[in-house]
Amino acid sequence: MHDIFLTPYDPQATEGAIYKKWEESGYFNPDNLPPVNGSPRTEPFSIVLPPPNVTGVLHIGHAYEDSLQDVVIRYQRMRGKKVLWVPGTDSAAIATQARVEKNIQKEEGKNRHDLGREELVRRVSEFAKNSENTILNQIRKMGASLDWSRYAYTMDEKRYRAVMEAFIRMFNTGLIYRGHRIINWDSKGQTTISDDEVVYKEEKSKFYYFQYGPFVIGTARPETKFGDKYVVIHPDDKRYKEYEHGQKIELEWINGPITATVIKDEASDPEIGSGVMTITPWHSQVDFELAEKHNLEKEQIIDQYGKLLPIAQEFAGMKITEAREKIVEKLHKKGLLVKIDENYVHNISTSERTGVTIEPQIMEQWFVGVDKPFIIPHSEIPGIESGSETTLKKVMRMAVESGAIQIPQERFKKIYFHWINNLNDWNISRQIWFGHRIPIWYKSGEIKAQVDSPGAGWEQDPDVLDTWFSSALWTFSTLGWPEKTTDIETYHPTSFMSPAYEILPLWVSRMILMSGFHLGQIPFRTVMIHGLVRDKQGRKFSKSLGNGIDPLDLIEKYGADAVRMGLLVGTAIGNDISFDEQKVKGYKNFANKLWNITRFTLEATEKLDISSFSVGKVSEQDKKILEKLNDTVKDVTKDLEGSKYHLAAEKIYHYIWHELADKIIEESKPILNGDNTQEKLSRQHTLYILLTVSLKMLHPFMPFVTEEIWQHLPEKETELLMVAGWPTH
RNA sequence: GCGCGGUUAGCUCAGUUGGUAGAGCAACUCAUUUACACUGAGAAGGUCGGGGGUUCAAGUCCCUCACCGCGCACCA
Repeated sequence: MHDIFLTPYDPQATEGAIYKKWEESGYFNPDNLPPVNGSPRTEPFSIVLPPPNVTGVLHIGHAYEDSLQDVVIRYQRMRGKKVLWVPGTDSAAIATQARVEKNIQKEEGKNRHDLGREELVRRVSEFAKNSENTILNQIRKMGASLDWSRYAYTMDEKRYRAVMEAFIRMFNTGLIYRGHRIINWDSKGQTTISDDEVVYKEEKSKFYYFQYGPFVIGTARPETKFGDKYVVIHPDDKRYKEYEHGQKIELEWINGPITATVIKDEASDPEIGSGVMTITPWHSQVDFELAEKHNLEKEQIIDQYGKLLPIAQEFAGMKITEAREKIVEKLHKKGLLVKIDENYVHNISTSERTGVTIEPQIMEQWFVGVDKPFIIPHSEIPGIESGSETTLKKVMRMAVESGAIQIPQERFKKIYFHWINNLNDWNISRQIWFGHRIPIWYKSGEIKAQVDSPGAGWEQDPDVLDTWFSSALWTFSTLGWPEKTTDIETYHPTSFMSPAYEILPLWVSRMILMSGFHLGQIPFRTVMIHGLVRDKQGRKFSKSLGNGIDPLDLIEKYGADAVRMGLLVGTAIGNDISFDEQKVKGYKNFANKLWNITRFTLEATEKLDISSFSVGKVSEQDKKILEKLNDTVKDVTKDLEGSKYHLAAEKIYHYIWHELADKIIEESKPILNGDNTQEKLSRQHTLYILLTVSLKMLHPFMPFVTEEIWQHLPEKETELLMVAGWPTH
């Protein structure tokens, strides 16, 4: 027995070296995996890592997600599959650019226009490149068995090609179009954001009632009312039946007399306020749709910096927040203020990234049309025939409805369908500089879609693509698309994806959209949606709350194996996880327990020729012990096949500690010290089997300590435990 | 307003098709140099949120109410 077992297990001294050993073996790359029982691995199994932000650091949510995937990956590898787990990072365009801009502002007092587009992009790219290694090394620390030779970055050359190709194909099919539509404007980030990046916050504010000709109208936003010249009334509202649709009414308004037009539409709810509303099509989604329907004029009131335009006359140039009270005051003086409700509670939309209030604006932007019919040339998705007419929405729906994509948790399927039913066209253009620039060129009214400039005089569209556009291609762009690679053939659709539920609309559904359109395939077969890691009070971990737990500190203190177990045991997938450091500590002790089980076993079998033992010599009680082991293996395997990782982990833990250590080893002491040589021999061999099988079962969950022990075993089937065969039963 | 989850031991959570309630941590009693003190043995602790129903049998299925959390919509 090696002396190493005489002192307690030390994760710090072990984990780095073990990871290096794994990496050097080349087995993270499926092309190098050894055959199983003489025959090459044929059945592929693949996952692409949800790419973390390139400038980010590992947080407890990643730690959980990475552990979960690594368990699946290691299990499948031991089952003899051709296993690929592709690593990568995301440029997270808006977030990254915002961060660099802030730094530059702080250190050099310059803004992005001072630097110019080219220089800013260079600086942001440099920043991203420099911080890339941080997150990658942190992922290594978790023990994640990723094939680093296939590392991808959403902004690298290959992914750039994929993004360009995807855009141009969709443009040529007519699914990507440019149009004046109402969008969500982030005045701080100076860019649009998609509907899914809008966060609603409840706010109490004042609600004003104004006299508007013969009507009383209510609003929380008086500053948008300059251009309101339509009054909308429900057609069945008896109070206003003398007014005709289209009727003109002269009335006194903020800056003097105006002519208002009566519009009759069901959109006006007679129950709310006075039952009459005016509309501001330029700055409200609902009003915009109403204006489109009745073909009404639209006027911009607020500019892109959140200031009032000349239409506001004396208020022009003012910030909307300061203009509000002044406008109310003016209306009050004119005797048009009816009353103010101080306790109006409503939801305001804010930007997920910058936190500022979103101002709806009409702008010319690029969109992906989700309801637009197109002919799909090739489709493997059940219910959608190759060459048939379909829509992206239908592709997204059928991929899940048909069962081609499995979402084991029913409730998330419901959320998915609900989201699809409410889906509008996807705004994909962003007014920032860092990202994939839209491959569209203009020259005096002409427009061309191609990567390189068509020649002199052509101007490229200044916008870049939504970062989720490139993320949506992730399952196949990482495998080499648009080239026809063997990786795509072998590993796509991927086998498994385990995202957090909050990312279902943002990412999961869009991968289904893109994979469906470009490949006619689903992007993955199983989506196991997981919950969020929360602290003991049920709060999300965040910097601002100061409750953040750095997984690296935990690894330092307890070892990566313990962190993995602490996150996985007792946490049903899909529910939020309440994280408890005590738990992690318990699994550190467990690693040491296993360490000492090994010590005991190796001491007891030191002079034994393990390979020479035959099955016939096993004692009756040892047969029972082995039977129980087999039952456990069977049970654990069933749980793993059924994605019940938390149950599998707990059962292995329980077996090793409370069966193997507490019962079997205790009972073995008199046998090993006794003089029945046959019984002793049988027990020695049994103990060795129990140890090796336990190591195998535990390996996907606690890869480091199990591999380290494996390295010191005198007799083993493979050099590395990570490629040993999963125990049979 | 529509919808989704949760409510099980002091705490954090499991509980796969209905079949005598489980784990970890904490607390309690005992053991004390043992493969391991990063330890062992033992005991204690729950009318499974309330109420109703189906069933021989319900934590589990159905209805209903309450509280907590979340999503979507509305937001004049």
